[in-house]
Amino acid sequence: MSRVLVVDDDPHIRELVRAFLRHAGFEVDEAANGVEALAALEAERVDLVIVDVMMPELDGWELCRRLRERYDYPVLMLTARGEPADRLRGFELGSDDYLVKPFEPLELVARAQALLRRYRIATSQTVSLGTLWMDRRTFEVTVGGEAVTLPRKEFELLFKLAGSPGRTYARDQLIEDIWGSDYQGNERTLDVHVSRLRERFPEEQHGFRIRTIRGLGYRIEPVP
Amino acid sequence: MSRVLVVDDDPHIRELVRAFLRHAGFEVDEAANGVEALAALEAERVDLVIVDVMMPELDGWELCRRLRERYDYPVLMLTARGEPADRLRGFELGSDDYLVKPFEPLELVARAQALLRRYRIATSQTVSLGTLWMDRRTFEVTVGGEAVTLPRKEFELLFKLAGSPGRTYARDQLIEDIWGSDYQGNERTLDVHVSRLRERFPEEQHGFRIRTIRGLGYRIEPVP
DNA sequence: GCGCGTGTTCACATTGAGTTTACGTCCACC
DNA sequence: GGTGGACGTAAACTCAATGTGAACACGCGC
Repeated sequence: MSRVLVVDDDPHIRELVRAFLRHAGFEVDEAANGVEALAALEAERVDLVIVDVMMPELDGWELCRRLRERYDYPVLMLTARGEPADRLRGFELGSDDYLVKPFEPLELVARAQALLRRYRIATSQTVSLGTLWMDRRTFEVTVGGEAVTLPRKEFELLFKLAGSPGRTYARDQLIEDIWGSDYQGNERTLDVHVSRLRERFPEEQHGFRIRTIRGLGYRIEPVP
Repeated sequence: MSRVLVVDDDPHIRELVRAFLRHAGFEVDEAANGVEALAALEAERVDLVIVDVMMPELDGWELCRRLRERYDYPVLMLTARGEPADRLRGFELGSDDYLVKPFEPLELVARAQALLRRYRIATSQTVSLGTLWMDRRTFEVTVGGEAVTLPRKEFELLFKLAGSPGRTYARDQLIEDIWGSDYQGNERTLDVHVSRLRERFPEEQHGFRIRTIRGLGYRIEPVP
């Protein structure tokens, strides 16, 4: 899932943009000005930034410039001013695209997708825990720097658990998520996969372990 | 130096665009229609394609679609029609940007530069892995210093895999990227090409191997 | 036409991920 | 310390996914 930060001082525009982006499957963060935006970027991973030019505090140009100093996110500028000189300024400051208000929301979505496609972060999803690192998009897994290959079910199970260390997942929940809600098979199957994961990743070596919560399910925990 | 192919049936527009791009330091190729464009792309390395939508022979939409089947160049569409529906169509077909005539030449230059900046970050035209080296622009391949020639499909497949060693590509993904999203053929075809690549490059000799990830697809890995 | 290179399809063999089975172990509760 | 349900796991099983040799299809240069 791609995460977009929308920076605009007008709440109505933010709402409009948010609605369309969400509908298109993006996760959306918001900021009302440049200062908030920088704070949000400190706190959260983001794949794309959409910036309004006219803002109080710290305007879009300046924000764009500062973003470039520090990050490598693609930036889409959004503004009421459509003069060629303004457009050029945006590009010079390092923005990747430029859209003039009033804009067609679907065009904004399309441009956002095009940027992300180029940028190749469109669907990257990773988790890490202890020495474990997993990427759901590429099915890459490394433990302690070593690449390993996991069978699909084991991958899905471990990815699920490792995504929320400390959280207990009910057996039913895991089965539903990994095998689908219409699973008719044996109860023991889940145990077998857990067992194989434990065998594959002895807890002493990798900084995590899968714990059984009797009567409930499983959780993954870091182990010091 | 970046090379841009400008595809437009209007010589005046081509001249205008060429002048500005050259001034900005690009090398410029020209084509008057889609057919010429495809021929030019066969013959020459190109970094960016600027396409007019309205052209005789083979129009911009169709050209864009065909480009996407085969290459991974960024594409900037150029047209007199500015309706949102048209813009969206361009993006769906895989274009990366869209500019409406009449346009400000300097904005075209700026957008071209922005696309190339992203493109450079995101992609590379050559890959190497173990003793393998491949150049997508010229279709050159060498293993252990020896030049070899690969059939097109095998080249595309190997290039794709070798571009991200360790990453598992889903069968669907590979088929879509290499055969196009409307592939109707046999499932086994992909396997056959993988099989032929394995036969051609025995893993003991070349420092890489193609691994099957059952239920998912394939990945290429270095082998020590 | 003929040979050659490439891509596709087919038929059959092989494999290994996922599941089930069977039985052992653990833990809570009485 | 006995009992029953919940869980662990080695081993057997199963079948869809894959590997591959061979045949076929197509275009191209001679």
